[in-house]
Amino acid sequence: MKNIQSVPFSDEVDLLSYEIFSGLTEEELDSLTQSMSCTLHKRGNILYHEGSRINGAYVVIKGILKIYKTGFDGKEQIIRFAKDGDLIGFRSVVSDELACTTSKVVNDAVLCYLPSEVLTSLIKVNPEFAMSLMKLTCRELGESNKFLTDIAQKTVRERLAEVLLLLMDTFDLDEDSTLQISLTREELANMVGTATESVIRLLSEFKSDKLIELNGRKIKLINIPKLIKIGNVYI
Amino acid sequence: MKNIQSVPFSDEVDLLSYEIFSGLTEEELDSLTQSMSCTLHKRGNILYHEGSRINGAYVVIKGILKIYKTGFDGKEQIIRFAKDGDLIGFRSVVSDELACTTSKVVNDAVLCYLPSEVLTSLIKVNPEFAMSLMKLTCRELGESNKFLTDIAQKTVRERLAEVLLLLMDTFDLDEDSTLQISLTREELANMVGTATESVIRLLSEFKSDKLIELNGRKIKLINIPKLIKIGNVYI
DNA sequence: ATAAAAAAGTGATAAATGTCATCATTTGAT
DNA sequence: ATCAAATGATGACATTTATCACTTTTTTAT
Repeated sequence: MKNIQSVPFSDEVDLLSYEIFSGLTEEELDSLTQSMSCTLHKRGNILYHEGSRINGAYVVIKGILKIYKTGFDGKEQIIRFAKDGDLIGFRSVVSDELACTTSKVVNDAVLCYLPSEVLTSLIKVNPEFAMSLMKLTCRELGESNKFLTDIAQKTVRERLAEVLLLLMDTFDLDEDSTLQISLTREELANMVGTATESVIRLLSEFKSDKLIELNGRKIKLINIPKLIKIGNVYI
Repeated sequence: MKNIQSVPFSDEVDLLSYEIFSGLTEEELDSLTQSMSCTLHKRGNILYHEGSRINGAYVVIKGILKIYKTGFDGKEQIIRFAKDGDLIGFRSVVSDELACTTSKVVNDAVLCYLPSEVLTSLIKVNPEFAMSLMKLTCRELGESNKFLTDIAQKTVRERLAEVLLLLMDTFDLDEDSTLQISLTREELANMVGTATESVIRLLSEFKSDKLIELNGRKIKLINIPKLIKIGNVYI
């Protein structure tokens, strides 16, 4: 199965348009562009597995990936999704540890690979770049702690409402108020941290309560204020 | 109530002995030492509240602090403990966000305050220092994601066993195999993410199963391999 | 040293959530 | 276009965990 392809004209990818690289000088950007290689990855492709050593990070140019951990009994816990502009695998590169998550393509994706040495040397010569990566990681840490608290304290119902709103923030709604990402019920369950059946039942409940409409994997949010209330989501 | 005191001879605190500062030059260390102020904080003292703006970070010289978030219903979720050599509040300083946790003194502590400007300017001039802080944050992120998965997937029983082992790793056991930190049942519950009563019942159960011995807040671990098995803790 | 407050412990019960079995429906590969 | 595999849906039931009400014990402040 050919599920990885080199992207033609990969040097046409303009890193400057991504916020994370805005601190780099023109020469630094050039050298980074030279050393990176961009590839197209099909749905289902795994970039790296939890526990494996990775020698570089990826920038997402296009598509969606899910980043998850696998529990001791084999169940996935989705940590986050990555979309265009996001950096993947960066944590392991910096901490010099094995990957602590698995990254899997959910929507066909174009990814540019950035070798560790190049990244770390940029961090060492460009403090502004270092600072912006540090900010990124610190924000992510804040979110992770927030979600940790929610999983520990909120009910499944609250968490499901919250996850729907989170998906709205990350992937936006289309003109029809429908979430621009389609996940299986199992994937939703693996975000919420619950059983698939529980998600199915709660989605039906939200539907009969006129909070959402369901059409296969498409979810339309029709009463967002109520979802916010149910999820106890505060800004 | 006088629960904060300036520490005499605060310039005798030798930052060099802390790993995080090992990347600094002698001059940088000197200037950092000049600008810092060390104080003694009594049990119960709060360094900063979730949501407040902080203008610097603290290094823990001595003592123990708990770092926690407060859920929407007022229940605490302990994110981590900080002990000597740890940095507190650093995440908010770097990400330039309001504090996302509250820090409270659990065991009387000596803390040195490092103003934001000094820290950020050091990050900008010393890439090695920047890199070591980034490593720190990335490791913390890895741990947070790990714990997130555990809370989402493990039972309360498994998590309690895991937390006891975590406390062992962080604070060590004394000659008598007793945990060198004493927490209330409620605090344990706020780590595990459960109700206080559940922790009380499970501790009694662990005790009758001869895994631990209890003496007030002192917990002695007498069958660690079994605790590892119960907690499904793999290295 | 003593009283008040906080924490620990216990039982009864309710509520939330997971599990299992089964069948319908959709998806994806050939 | 067809068929196997994956996903979705639903009911019955078991299990886990939270909640409440109360008593005992320990800690803390004066």
